Amino acid sequence: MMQPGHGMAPPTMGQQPPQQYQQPPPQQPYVMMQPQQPPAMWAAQSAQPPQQPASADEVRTLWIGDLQYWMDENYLYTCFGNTGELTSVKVIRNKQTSQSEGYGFIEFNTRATAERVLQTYNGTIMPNGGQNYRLNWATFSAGERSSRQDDGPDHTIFVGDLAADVTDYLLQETFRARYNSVKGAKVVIDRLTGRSKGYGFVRFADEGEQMRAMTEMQGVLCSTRPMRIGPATNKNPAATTQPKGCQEALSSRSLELISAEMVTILVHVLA
DNA sequence: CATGAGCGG
Repeated sequence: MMQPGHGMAPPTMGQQPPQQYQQPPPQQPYVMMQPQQPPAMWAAQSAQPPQQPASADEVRTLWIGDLQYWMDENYLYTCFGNTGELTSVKVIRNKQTSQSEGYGFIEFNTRATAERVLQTYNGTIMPNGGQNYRLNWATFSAGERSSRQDDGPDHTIFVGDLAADVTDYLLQETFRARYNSVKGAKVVIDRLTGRSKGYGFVRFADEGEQMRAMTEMQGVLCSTRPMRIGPATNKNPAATTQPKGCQEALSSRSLELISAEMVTILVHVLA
């Protein structure tokens, strides 16, 4: 539902937002923005809904992330109200502190409008924010998050020392120029400031290209700075085979410190 | 220097 008036005063931290959104947006302040570049989404999974949920006939809600703390429902209404088909906006907040969790949902009259907004806004700059919109189809709370991975496992590298102006798109294209299996790139954004944290991730479909890039791209310029490449800690363990059963579990790293006594107990239990 | 935001009602 639309709930104006929940706007929080921005926290007292160095950077104040240039404006608060306590008033409904003016009549026609914003024009539909044309993308300056192809959508700078993480992954190519932006344009498609994850999967048609069994029950719903059409998904008309978008998930929006990378919100700064002061970006409330009124702000979202200001951003998307000009479509004339915005039916609800919501910012998810912490129940105790009421502080924004940095994401929300925007729902439209029709799926077509939602799709148009996704295609048109994604990767373009947010008003007053400085960072790009990060939009995707909303999923249902049941949340089978893992089935989102389209085609096989990801091979991801960490990229540090990024200049402040490096975007998802630039990072992606810097690698795509040399490696055609690049699936996407993501620059990590600081929620407090909306600015780059100076590091990010690049995903490859091909493991060989990932490994080549680890050495070949070391020190290569992206924007104005040489990149530092490192291995990415695996956030997606589903891509690799997981240990199953007792034998593998006992040899896995988490159980290496198991004591002799515990092994004895285990043996008794299993006997 | 540094290892991602992560789906409500």
